[in-house]
Amino acid sequence: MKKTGRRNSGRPTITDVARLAGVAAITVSRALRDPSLVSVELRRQIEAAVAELGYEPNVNARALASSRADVIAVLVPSLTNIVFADFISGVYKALRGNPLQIQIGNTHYSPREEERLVAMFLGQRPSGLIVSGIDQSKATLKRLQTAGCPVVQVMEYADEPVDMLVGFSHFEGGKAATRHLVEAGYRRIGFIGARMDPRSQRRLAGYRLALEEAGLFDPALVVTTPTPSSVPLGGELLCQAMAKTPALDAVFCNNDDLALGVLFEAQRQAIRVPQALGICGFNDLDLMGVAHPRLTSVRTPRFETGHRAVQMVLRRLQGGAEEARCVDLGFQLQVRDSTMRDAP
Amino acid sequence: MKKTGRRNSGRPTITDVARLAGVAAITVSRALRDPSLVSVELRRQIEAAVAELGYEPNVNARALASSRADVIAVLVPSLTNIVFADFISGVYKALRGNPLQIQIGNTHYSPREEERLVAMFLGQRPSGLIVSGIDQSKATLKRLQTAGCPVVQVMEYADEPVDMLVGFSHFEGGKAATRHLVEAGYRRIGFIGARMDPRSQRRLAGYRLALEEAGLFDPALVVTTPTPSSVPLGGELLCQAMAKTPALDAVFCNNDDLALGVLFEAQRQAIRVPQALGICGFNDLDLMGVAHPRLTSVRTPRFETGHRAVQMVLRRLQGGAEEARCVDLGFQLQVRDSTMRDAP
DNA sequence: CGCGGTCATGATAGCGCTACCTTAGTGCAA
DNA sequence: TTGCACTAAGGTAGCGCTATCATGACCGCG
Repeated sequence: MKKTGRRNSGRPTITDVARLAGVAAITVSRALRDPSLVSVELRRQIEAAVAELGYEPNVNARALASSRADVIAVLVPSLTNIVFADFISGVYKALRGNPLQIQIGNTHYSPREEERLVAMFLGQRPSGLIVSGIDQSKATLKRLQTAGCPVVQVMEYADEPVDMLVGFSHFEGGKAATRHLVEAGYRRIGFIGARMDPRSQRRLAGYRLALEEAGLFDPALVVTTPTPSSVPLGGELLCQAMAKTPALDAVFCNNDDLALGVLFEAQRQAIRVPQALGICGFNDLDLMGVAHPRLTSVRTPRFETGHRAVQMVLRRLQGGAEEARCVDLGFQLQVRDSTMRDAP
Repeated sequence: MKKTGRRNSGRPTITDVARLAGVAAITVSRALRDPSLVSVELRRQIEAAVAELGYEPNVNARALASSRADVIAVLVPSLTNIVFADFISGVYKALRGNPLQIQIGNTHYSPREEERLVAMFLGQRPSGLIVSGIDQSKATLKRLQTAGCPVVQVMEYADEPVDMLVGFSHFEGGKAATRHLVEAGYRRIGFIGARMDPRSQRRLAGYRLALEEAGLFDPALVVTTPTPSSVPLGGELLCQAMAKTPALDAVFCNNDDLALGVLFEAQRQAIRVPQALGICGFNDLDLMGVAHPRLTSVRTPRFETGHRAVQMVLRRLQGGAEEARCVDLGFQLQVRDSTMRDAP
């Protein structure tokens, strides 16, 4: 008996449910969002009507009317990079059982794309926003500051986040890995890096500092490329590094893909690992612990970061006690065969 | 001078732009969605007003009014599985420069979760829906049939899709890999599989048929687990398989992670690959071509599948000529060192 | 010079939901 | 009994945008 609305979508609306249950639309709305606001009797009638009609709320109408979408927007620079996939797993885990949805945006490592996505996502008035890194453009930062929702920067550590932050220090990670190589007795320690996004740059800076402290730094030891990282690329970069520095006796790889490629290439050239070449990766994917030889790496809290970031958003939404705005989850150097030069 | 709307969000609306540009709201709407409908002069005024106010359209209001969201929903069972990450890369690539957004849903390999997500996404009236696989629940299939938007099932091949389909045959892939192992001279060929989702099951079926044809099938050769796949797991499953069948002389691995784990474990046990143990993976990640020894695998069109699926949706939306509803992108057996038993 | 046809623009009325305010009913102290 | 606080439910008016129809200007043509 509705107004034959020429435009209506054919799908049952909250009004249809209300009519069937013999209540007002607003009561249905309340029953769906917070059942405690509605008497048990009506609640049951409404639930029955919802089931009978197969009613599904229109999220767009809901978001428009309440100017609040039940969505947490998550911006990552890449989805093929397992680091961010693991991070997103943590996000999903923390959100399980929660009616909030996840909206993933892929910036492809482009600040401009990031700016566009932040503008677009904030236009949807999400319940929370999680962005990767701390190197947003000025325009993006301005938008984040006036986001009107909790904002978490992740996968880095810094003292002055836009709002909240959870991650670890890539600089310290790079430094720790490199110091370990120095202590293991290596002297011509190369750096192999791909893509060289801001996080890679900070790992490189940590590497550099550690080598300078030991009086071992030499620019010729650093081989980088803007190309995205991959296992084959690790082998290629090792060849380049050895061409530049034949005496190379160890490499700190920007990530585990490269480290694995380095290992394969070393095996191909019959270079003995760890005796003639030490290899250290970054992230500590689970394959590092079972490679042959087992590969040293820096374990990073990817999953935990996603999990914690969501928890921080949720706590803020629930108006709970303010916890620390900056959380450093740290990292852990996993020393394995590939850098145990003096092992039996 | 607006009605002091106590509820308005504070953000500029299309009405604000219209007032500043001295036109009606509907004209702004037209200028934004299809500039050719508006005279050059007004268009310029409107663009100026948009820029001055920093106007950003409200996607919820737009979706509500037009009952059509500018979104393509993509459902995958996992994001950490590189196969689906590559697939999504293809989706992004095909959508570059297009105003359509991507909405990713993660089913975690659960038909129930898939059902929930399909219902939710369709409630947003997306412009298209891409779902992984062909093993949806009855309820999900019903919803897909009445989706009201183009639907593409991906990563499998079948004759009767809900709407459109693009992928390849996992059964044929498994068969081809196994036949190759037989032809290479292996006789006790094991199957190692993790997770055992429907696609894995079909690869296993292909393996079984190939071995039966050769008179070599033996249930004791098959080792599977519901556990998610990983590199370490590959090594563990190899150990299990060798315990069950000491004479094992080759393994077809359900995917490349397992194959890599098998290789590492073989190296650890000093089992010579490919002479004493042949290894064949599935998917052909780029590391397979550089491992030492190089690993044989079945190359699958992951990126291409994502790309093509989006193209199919777009073509349908543009009302273009109907192309094939089922597209088989095939696969390619990449024979490498790890199965070249009789190589010099 | 008036007629139908095209084109650019505008006015109006929703899309489906919820914020906000009002109304009716209940219990209880004065 | 009156008055007041409190709860459950409903009425109304938007949220910001677009579908649809209406309007008026302009055009060519018999």
